[in-house]
Amino acid sequence: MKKITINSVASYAGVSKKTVSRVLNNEPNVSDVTREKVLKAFKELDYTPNPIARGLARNRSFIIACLYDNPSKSYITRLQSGALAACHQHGFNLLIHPCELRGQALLDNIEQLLQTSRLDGLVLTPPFSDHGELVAFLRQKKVPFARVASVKLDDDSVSVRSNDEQGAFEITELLIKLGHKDIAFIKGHPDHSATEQRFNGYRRALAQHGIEYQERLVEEGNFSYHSGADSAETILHLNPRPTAVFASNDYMAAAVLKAATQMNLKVPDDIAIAGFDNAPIARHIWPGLTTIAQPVEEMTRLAVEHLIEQINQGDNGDEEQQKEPLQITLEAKLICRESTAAPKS
Amino acid sequence: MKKITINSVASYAGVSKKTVSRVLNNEPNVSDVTREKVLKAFKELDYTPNPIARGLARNRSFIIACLYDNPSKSYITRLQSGALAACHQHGFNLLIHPCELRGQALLDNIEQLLQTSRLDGLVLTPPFSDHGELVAFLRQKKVPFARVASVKLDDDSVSVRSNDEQGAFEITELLIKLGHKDIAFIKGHPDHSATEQRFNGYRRALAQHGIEYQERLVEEGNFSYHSGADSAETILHLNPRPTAVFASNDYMAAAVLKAATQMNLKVPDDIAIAGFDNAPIARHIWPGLTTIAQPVEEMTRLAVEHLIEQINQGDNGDEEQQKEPLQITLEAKLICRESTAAPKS
DNA sequence: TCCTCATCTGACACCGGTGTCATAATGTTG
DNA sequence: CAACATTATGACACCGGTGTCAGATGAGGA
Repeated sequence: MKKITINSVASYAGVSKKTVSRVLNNEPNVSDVTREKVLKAFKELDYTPNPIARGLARNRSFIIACLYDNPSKSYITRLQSGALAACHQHGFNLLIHPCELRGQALLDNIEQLLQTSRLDGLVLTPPFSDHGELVAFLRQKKVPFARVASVKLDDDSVSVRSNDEQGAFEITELLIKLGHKDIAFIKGHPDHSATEQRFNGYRRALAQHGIEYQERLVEEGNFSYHSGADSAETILHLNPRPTAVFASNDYMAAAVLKAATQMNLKVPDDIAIAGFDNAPIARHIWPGLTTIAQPVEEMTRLAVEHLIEQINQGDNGDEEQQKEPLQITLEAKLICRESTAAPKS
Repeated sequence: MKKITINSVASYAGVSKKTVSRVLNNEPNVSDVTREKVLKAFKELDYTPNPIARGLARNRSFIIACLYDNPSKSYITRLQSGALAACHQHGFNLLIHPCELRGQALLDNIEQLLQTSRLDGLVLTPPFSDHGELVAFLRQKKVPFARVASVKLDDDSVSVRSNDEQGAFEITELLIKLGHKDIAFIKGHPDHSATEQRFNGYRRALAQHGIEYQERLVEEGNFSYHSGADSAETILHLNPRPTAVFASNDYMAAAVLKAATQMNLKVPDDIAIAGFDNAPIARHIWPGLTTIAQPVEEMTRLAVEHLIEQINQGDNGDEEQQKEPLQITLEAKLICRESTAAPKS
């Protein structure tokens, strides 16, 4: 079995390899008969262009990387699956780049990644989506990038998010409408912009329903199960104990649930619990967690889609055909399960 | 900022680009002074070779792909993280390729992957590790590959596994020693070779302790939470009800736990539950699951390590310097949590 | 001293595509 | 029908490295 190159195709079709290249890239100025001949040759020889050679000639790698640092495995795989979908559709490959670094070390690490992989672009996911230095660095290096779940909108890069503030508002409002007044809140990791968003939604719901905000009911977490367990320890021993807990993600909520169960508190009767993200664990535990579902795959897919568009257009020397700042916001959806109910009293 | 190519380095160091190339690749026949000059140029110009050009010239992509189809997100991320570690260390990039296809469609899909990505090699993870047709296909195409958690050892490819049979044996034995005699078992997905292994371990433990195997206590699952819930439904309504359930993975075990709790059965007093894999959920639920921990990252890391070795040596025309079939088995470890105890009786 | 052999080095083709430009073929206009 | 614009095509250099091979250099032996 011989290797089929553009030269084989060219001689088989009786044209020059440049003409074959034209057909490959849908360039204009190819007559219909010639195009047909070439396409026929493609079919009959079962030709696939070599992406490496292509990449060399056009200084492209057809690779984009997805940068993340998230404790939730399910979130990561959902990100990946959305990104992959968009990549495959456009003939790109996806590189995954988990990264725990911060500060200068992060920039160095990314610089090295760019150097060695010759990426065409980068997808930033939380907490990197709103990492000011990183964004500035990439812009300066003129590396195309798109951001997932970012909040700040200070530039011309693409950003796809879901409405965390609104989601948090709705779930808090649900608790309020069930009759809860003392609703504890566990914050997420301070590096993630979602943390502030969710907190804002919580406070807006309280305010809107005339419930006073109580600082004593708010704990600092970091999205990890462990931090949820620590916060639960504090919250569940408050006196008076709140009748509901809203944790900024499902892992922390699950930790609260476990702690409550260990203390022989009945959920939701003794204490209602709500989470955020609709992670698998939310329905794997008993009682199932009331939570907010975000379209993570879709967010990432859209982000990558726009990233690729940006890459491809930057390719035509059309020099900075400035697109207006693009921010897309998708809907988050409230999912009610068994962990929430009216307070007992 | 100019682009630094091998030509820049060559003229800066006052040598030919071929000599620079020699230094890059640690080829022999470069005098020490020359080598020093070139290395100095590398430093001062901050040169990084272009992997794409390299790939074109050597017909290599420095990319390997990880093939998987697994319902457990945490398993997937662990696989990835082990694979990434090995890749980075050797200057390779990792492509992830989730794939749900089977039969001819699978082979077509892989063929296309090979065509379009020009991979250097493939890591097969369950359930593909023991997929006979796929393995044969890859061997025929002479695509280097390594297998993770495979059982069959019928060829010369590398395979890294952990001892599932032994793990299942130990956990079953634990239940037996606690006093359980009626121990239900939930099988995994039939495509995964681990399924049979774990079942074998279960039976061996029963046999070794003189407990009769009861077919009525065995349910077919497929590793998904949902299948665990279905099996639990059946098992928990058996009469007489078994005093323990050993599920082939933690998701199914979690489903049993949830079902038992909903039925107001106390775990572990009314029914003991054991899982397998030590997935995060095993410690996120209450009571925590007794389970078996496998070194998934390490397994994948080793597999990729050997794969890269194989790729690099196939590169020197040393033509099939046959290495003996290599199978590495790592230890699985029993982890006791609260979900197992002696039967109440 | 001359020849041989091993070591070092560079010229040049090549990997498989794409960009530039010149030229041939065709169409349009006055 | 001449003069020019437009479309179609191929020759050739180029992307940034590596492989081949021939030539230069220096050490060791006759």
